[in-house]
Amino acid sequence: MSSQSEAKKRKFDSQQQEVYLSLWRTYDRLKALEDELFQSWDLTSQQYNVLRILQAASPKAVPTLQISHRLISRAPDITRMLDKLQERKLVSRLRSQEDRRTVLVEITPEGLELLEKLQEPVKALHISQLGHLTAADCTALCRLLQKSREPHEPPSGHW
Amino acid sequence: MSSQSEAKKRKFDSQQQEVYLSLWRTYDRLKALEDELFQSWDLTSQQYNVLRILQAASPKAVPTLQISHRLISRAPDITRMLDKLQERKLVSRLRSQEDRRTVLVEITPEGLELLEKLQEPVKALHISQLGHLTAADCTALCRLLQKSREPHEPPSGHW
DNA sequence: ATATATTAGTCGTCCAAACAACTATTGTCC
DNA sequence: GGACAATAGTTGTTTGGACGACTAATATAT
Repeated sequence: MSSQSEAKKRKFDSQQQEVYLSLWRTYDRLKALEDELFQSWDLTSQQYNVLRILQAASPKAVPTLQISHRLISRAPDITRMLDKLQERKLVSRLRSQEDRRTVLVEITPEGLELLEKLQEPVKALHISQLGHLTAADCTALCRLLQKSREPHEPPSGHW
Repeated sequence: MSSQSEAKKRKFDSQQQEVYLSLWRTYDRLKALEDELFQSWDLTSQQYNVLRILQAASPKAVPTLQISHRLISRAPDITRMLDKLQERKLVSRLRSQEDRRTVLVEITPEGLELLEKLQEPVKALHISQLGHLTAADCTALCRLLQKSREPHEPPSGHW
């Protein structure tokens, strides 16, 4: 117990906990704004991210599992997520010739079109979320967040 | 690829987006650690938070909806959550006399005991999550996070 | 060459969150 | 006092995520 000797009538057990709860709260508030936007387009934020990954790779196709590795948060059920995107014709799948185990995923023209339509609203979203921060704030915040998660990143992280 | 060279400016659409994705990623990594601990005690982090709220109020009981308002993130399905905690005898419920609509929730001795057993592991968790940050880092980070979410807080926020 | 391990992805099942409809009780206002 | 609205909480339903079992294809070892 290395807690400081004086009990400062703290509302948090530790400074670390305060940071974590603040992080949680902040993430939750900003995510709510994001969810609201994407919901009006019948997308989840993860689906949007998948489309963005495929857009970045386009016109190349991407193996299914590589998509989940590149997602911001841990791998959800990528198969069923792609099923839904495929139903809506936003992505297409085909088996690889070289390795017939892998399924290659590609964004369709419809998918690209949707992303294009989303471009402005998403930009506006980012402004409404965090547009009140200064450039210096953003830099400092990114640096501190990076430092916070750094020991917990998987070894071969792409971040 | 060569994207890395020009990625300096183009990896993210905007500085705001970079902050948000960094926030998401960091939250996700730290949450994974928390989930791991609580899972080994058959709790979710929201359940833990509910118990903490009731502990803080103890020996007073708290109306159901007040609990959900005080949670870090938006109100989940508080009724069914309390059902589960009640099944495990960690909380007890009773109808208020004054207003028979409200249900008062109270933490049980068993609940308090569980929290006590969790105290040390949770403290260790916080250290492992963010123990590598300096006190100045924590202060700066909290300030920036607070500033980030401030415009999005509900008017009568308790934070 | 065959057995075994590994990798890629899918499917089944369970549980929690989201959302809306509903009941019961209390407050308001004429 | 009776109609109506607001509040407190519960229940039904649908959906998405978590987790493990499973199939198919490829790599590896003997």
